[in-house]
This record gives sequence, structure tokens and C-alpha cells, in this order.
Amino acid sequence: MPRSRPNLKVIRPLAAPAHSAAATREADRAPAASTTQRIVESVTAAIVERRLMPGTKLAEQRLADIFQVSRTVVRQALNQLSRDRLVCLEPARGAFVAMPSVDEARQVFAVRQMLEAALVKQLCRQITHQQIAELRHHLRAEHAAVSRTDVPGRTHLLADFHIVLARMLGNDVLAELLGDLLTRSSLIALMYQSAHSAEASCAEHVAIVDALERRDARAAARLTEEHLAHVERNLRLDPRSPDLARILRSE
Amino acid sequence: MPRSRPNLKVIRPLAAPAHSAAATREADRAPAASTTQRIVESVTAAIVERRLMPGTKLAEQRLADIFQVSRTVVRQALNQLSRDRLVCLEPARGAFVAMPSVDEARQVFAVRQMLEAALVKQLCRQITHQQIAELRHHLRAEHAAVSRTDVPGRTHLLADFHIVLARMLGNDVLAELLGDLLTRSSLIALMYQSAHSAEASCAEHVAIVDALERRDARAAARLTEEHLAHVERNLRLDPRSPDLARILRSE
DNA sequence: GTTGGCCAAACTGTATACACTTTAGCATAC
DNA sequence: GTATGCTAAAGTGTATACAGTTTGGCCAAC
Repeated sequence: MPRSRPNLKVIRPLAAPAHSAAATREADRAPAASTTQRIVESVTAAIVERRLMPGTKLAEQRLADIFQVSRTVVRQALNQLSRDRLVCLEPARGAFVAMPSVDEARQVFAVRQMLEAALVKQLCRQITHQQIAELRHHLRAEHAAVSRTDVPGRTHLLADFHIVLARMLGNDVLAELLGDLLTRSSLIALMYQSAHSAEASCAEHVAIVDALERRDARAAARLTEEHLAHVERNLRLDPRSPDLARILRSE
Repeated sequence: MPRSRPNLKVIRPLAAPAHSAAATREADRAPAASTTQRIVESVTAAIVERRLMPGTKLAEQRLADIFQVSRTVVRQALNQLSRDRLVCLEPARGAFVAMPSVDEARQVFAVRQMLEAALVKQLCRQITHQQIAELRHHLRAEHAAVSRTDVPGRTHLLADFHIVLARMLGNDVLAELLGDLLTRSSLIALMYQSAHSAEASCAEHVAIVDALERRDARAAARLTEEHLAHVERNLRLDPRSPDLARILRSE
């Protein structure tokens, strides 16, 4: 499917993780993961952090060499990643970093609007002062990352905001689901070159927290929907080159 | 973890699928699946159709013999099933049919309420006369299955109702997500002995379709939430024996 | 100069082999 | 009679081997 095969070496730094902010963050939340899980997380991080482009082939032996394991383990990881829709498995051809379609992109954002609007609406009813304080703290971190143009950091923080909200509801099922949708959103943003400014996102997050503090459920839900609509509208989802490529491919 | 190890032979009929309604339905929607996928679907069907009890050990070699493949393929299937939360993989101990906790059960239903309420609200705005007719047709099938006490048939139809709604929105991402939540709900219902009558579910479905036809978004959303609340309330989620078992196990 | 077909290298899909962990039964000690 | 420790069987985790498919390049034909 992908005619050009970008070199895979971009993910090499993963094997010997540099002591970057991203690496430590990743290690923190994965205490003693299995070998398979480690690979899943490395590849996921590589995609979210834009070191792997959509359509890149992920040859099994290649990954096996990089992570110093057998193909068996790599295959397990690739299977999980395909379940997460981050990689696309084509029979007898191999695994490729997924190339979500325009439709899929729209659908993911539609689902996020439904889930997150309902989420903040519920959260209004039960949020505590301390939780508000936590959110303010998070917002300050976001602002700081945006100010010093720390691109990977701010990307992570902007996405984490949504996860933090889910966690505050105390619903792990929701949090995990939303986490999956957020990684998919990252891939979508990467594929369709999001033009949404980090400043705007940060400001919109502030407005949502303000509404939560006022316990204004209606406003919080509306602001959340608008925020996601803004992000989606700033994707280049026009039926131009991507769709052309798609037509030629599906033919 | 599970002290008693129910015999696995219950799923034997899967290998040579009888020409039951369930078997053909299953075959229809999986045209040319891979070997791994076939196993995933067989085990999923076995769990949903209550032929496999929560906590049952799924030994790899056993499944490999039944499906006449190597353990490699079985392991891939079990990995996918664990991603779907239908089986629980315990390191060096094996795979077991999952035993969702009371918390997880509540959370799954909470997420379904959020998603499905938003879903019918949206659907009110765009549903066509033909789609209403399709839903009426589905309701008649539900009613017929309930009347003739076709337990597996009605279970499938009652669950499918929710999927049909999602499909009508034209959002495949949503439909798939909801599908996963529904299979999890089946396992939950199995585990906590749902006492919800099929007649009640069917009647509540009718009320939802009525609201959709009137394009009464508010009512449709409310009825959907109430429907799910009823189903959840009829689960035996009291902190009795299950939680006791859990405490002893996690100790 | 371009098109079509053939062949070797590379890669995926599955099976098998082996090391290590868990488990269950039995013998021994108290 | 109960509890504890040991040993063999069973089962999981990973690596490797091999068959079948895809891929890309080369050569011949037009």
C-alpha cells in the first residue's frame, strides 16, 4: 500500500531510551511491563511523538533486531497495536503504521464529543475543590510547556488533560477507552497536519475548568464540544490529496 | 485464581459448528476471517452464549487441539481476547475467562449510558422513515424470539438492537466500540446473573423507537438511560459473595 | 524505449522445540 | 492427623525452523 518506504531507523532511539522527558514519563507509568507490552508502548510513543510516519512499514525481523527479541514477541506486539488501530496488518504483506481515513478521523472526533461532553457534565456534579486545584496545576504545566515551545511536552500535556478528567470520574473503563481514542487522535493529527494552535487548546481547557468550577454543566459540555470541534476543524480533512490517494489505492 | 476448574469440553461444539441459528449468524458476518480471528470469534460467541463460565481456564494446548492449530495461533487469539477484556491473562499461569469486578460492571454501564444517550440524541436529528421501519422490523423479531422463549436468539437480538442504532448513525468507530462494550456486558450479565426480563427490555426498546419516531431527542435519551439503568439494577451487584471471593483472592 | 514475464531475495504465517515456572501429589516430620 | 517440603508432571514464554507468498530487479520481446 505505501509506495515509499521510509527508513525505520527513526525509532532506533527507543531501544536504548535516552533520558528524555518522554522516556522517563513512559517508564514511570509502566512499572514492570512484559516484553511485549514494552514494545507496544515504545511503538505507541514513537507514533504519538511523531517519530514514525503513517504508512511506515514495520518489518518484524527489523523490530526483533532492534528490541533484541524474537519475531514471536514482535508479532504479539503488532497484533495488539492493530487492535488499537495504530498499525494496519495486511495479510502476507506486513504491518504498517495506520493511515486513518478522513471518515475514521471524523468518527473518532464524533465519539470523543459524545463521551467527553457527557464526562464533564457528570463531573460537574461531583468534582471537589482539590480536584479543581489539580486541574489548575495541570493547566499551569500546559501553559509553561506552550510558553517554552516544548513541542513533545505540550502535546503530551494537552492530551493528558482529557485523561485526567476521565480519571477524576473514577471510571477506569472510560479513562482507558478515552486513552485509546486520544492516541488515535494523535495519529490523526499527525496524518492531517493539525493547524490548531497549542495556545488555543490551552485557553479552551482553561474555559472548561472554569465552567467545572462554577458547576455549570451545560457550559462545560458545550465548551468541550466546541473545543473538540475546533481541533477537528483545524485538521486538513478537505477531500484533496488524501482522498485522491485513497481512491487510487482502493480502486 | 479460580479454585474450581470447570471442564473445558463445553466449547467442543465450536470446533464443528452445529447448524444452529447462532452458528450461521456468526459465519455470515465473518466472511473469510483468518485462523486467529476464527478462534477469537468462536470463544467470544461461546462466552456471550453462556457456554463458557467466568473463571474457566483456557489452556493453550487444549484449545490448539480443539481447533487443530498450533499454540502459536491460539496465543494470538488469547491476546486479542484479553484486549477485549473477555479473558484475563495471568503471567505464567494461563488464560482464564474474565471475571469482571463489580466496579468494572458499573463502569461499563456508566460508559454505555453516556455513549448511547448521546447516540440516540443525535440519531433523532437524522433518522429516516426507512430506518424507523428497519427498527420496527427488528423489534418484531425480538418480540417473536421472546415469545417462543428462544434464549440464545433473543439474547443476540436484544444486544443487536443497540448495535443497529449505532450503525444507523453511520459511525463505524462508535459501532465497534459499542460492540465491545456489549460483549463485555454479556459477560457481566452472565457473571452477576441478570434478573432483567427479556420482555421488559423489549418493551423498553419499543419505547425508545417510539421516541425516535417522534424525534423527541430528550425522551429518547432519557428512555435509553433508564433502560440501561434498569438492566444494571437487575444485576446482582450487591457486595455479597462475589466481593467476598474477590477479597479472598486479592488478599 | 517501453512492456511483460520470470527468478531470486525477503518476508510473513504457522509449527515445533526447549527452558523455566507453576502445580499437584506424596512422603516425611511433628 | 495436620502441616511442611520435595519431586515429577503439566503448562507457559520465547526462540527457531520451514513452507508459502510477496516483492523488486533483470532480461527478453516488441
